[in-house]
Amino acid sequence: MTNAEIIRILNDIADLLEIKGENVFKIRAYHKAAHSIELLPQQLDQLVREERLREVPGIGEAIEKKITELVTTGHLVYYENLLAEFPEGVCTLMEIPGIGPKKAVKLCRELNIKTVAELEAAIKEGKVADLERMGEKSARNLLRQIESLQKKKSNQRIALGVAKPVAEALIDILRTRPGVRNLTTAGSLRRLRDTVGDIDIIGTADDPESVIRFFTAQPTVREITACGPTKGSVILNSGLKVDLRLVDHESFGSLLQHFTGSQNHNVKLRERARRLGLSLSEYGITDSNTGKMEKFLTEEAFYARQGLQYIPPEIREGGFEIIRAEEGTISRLIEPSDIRGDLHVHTDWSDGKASIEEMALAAKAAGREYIAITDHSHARGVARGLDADRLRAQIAEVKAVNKRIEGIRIFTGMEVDIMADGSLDMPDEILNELDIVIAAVHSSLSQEKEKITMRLVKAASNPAVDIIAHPTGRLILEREPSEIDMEMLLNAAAAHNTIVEINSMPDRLDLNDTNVFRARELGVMIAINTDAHRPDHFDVMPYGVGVARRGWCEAKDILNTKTADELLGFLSRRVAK
DNA sequence: GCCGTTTTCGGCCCGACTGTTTTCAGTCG
Repeated sequence: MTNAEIIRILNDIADLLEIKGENVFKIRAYHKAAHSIELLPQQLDQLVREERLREVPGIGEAIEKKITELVTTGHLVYYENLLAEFPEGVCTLMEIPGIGPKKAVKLCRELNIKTVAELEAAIKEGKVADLERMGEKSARNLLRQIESLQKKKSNQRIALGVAKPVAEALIDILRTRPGVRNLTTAGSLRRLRDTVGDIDIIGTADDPESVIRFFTAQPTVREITACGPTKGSVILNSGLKVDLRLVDHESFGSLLQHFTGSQNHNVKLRERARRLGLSLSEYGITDSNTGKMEKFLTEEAFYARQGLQYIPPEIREGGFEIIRAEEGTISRLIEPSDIRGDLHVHTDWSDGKASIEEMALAAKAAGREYIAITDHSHARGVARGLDADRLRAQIAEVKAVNKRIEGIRIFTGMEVDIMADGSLDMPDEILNELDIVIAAVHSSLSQEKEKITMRLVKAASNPAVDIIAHPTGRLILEREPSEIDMEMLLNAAAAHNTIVEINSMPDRLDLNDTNVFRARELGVMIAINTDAHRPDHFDVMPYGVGVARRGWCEAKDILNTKTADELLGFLSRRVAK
């Protein structure tokens, strides 16, 4: 049983308990436990075997027993009994925005509705509007939600790389209003999660209400879902959901903190503050004894008032960041400006769109001190992959370009295919002529777990290979990651001093944050590469750096923060060992 | 159901907006 399945069951249990009208704190305990597991780099079955479940925050005696039962028997009697208590469709109804546990159970009990289709019919017959504390407007809203749910999964997340430019364009428009300041993104967008549920924009204004009205009146707005004096929520024509929240200028620090989240980070922060006699909100910090509120212009001051070190947004996920901030032991995380080189670059020798020289000059303009040219190997037929002869010709060309241009150093390299049996698509002796060798899987991505894991482990154990690129092969929201035993791959990488890649392309971001965290724990060196196929692709580097920051990486954990000479020294020592 | 440098019992984050109500429940983040 996977972590994801157990997370789903724990959240289901929470929903069912909520429908049942159980103690809200019991419900939250299940959600909390599920969230803790989301942050967990290890598999639960391993923790069960080692009897270490109780070390996970939020897992106590009862939930430990339930997880153990799930892992060892594959099912959970408590959960099955709970499910049997309610008509099947209740949980489905709760997936409709605007329907929580109370309405779901009301619809079920009073109108015998079990499916979305039955709900739709009941609304059209006017039965729903007649229910207590419901009305025409509520019923119409539900119908709209159902329609948009059927058109497209409206609760679907969107890729960070899609959301970011949209948010920035909106901010530019809002900035033209008089009396508006401090506009910025917040939420998961600011925390640089690989996908975001919606776009959060916050700021301060002399007259927030007029700016909110201006925002909701934009021509790109399809639908207004909420509009009050400090907050507006809309759905754009493109289907993206956007929230705008504005307060007065003096409260900006606490507002930014509040809306950056995460939800779980804020809950933990507020629980701690409460123990100190403080109450936190987006408006400031209130002393519980005096009732006096203090406002904060910056997040730094907001955290400092609670005796905490500043916590970078990327690690505010409600894990142990608050404890570490208490101790003052959060190190300086890597920043985009620490990156010196890029070790994964394609050219028109394979499926890239520009020449070696054009790519090198673009990299230089982007501030890189060196790049490695790593075109595909022969097996990537569609990508015009290089055979041994063309690779040798390319090596000569790289050397020629190196002489011709100044201010950037070009390394020879290749992104060699890992074949279905784990062998490489190029003899080792030819690969050994290169400065840097990346190995990657591009075919048979859906092999079963053991097979694809062994394939990658074999490649990572090959002394000819320096870097394993985009290890899981996922394409965000398009292709699921391969079923790799990441723990095993990372252990192999650690044993052979092989480097793992964070691929910065916003549709890959592979490794992801939790895997990066685990790699760093195991002492595996990490490279952040763009996988550039065009000159403008060098701009995606900050996305990869964001993933590294979410994995708590410092500059020293990242290979390409080294100078070119340090890099070569590191690689030669790596092979010698 | 979890948890503790106030506590092993008695707490558990905080506020906005909507739609239905004449003071608030429900939902959301």
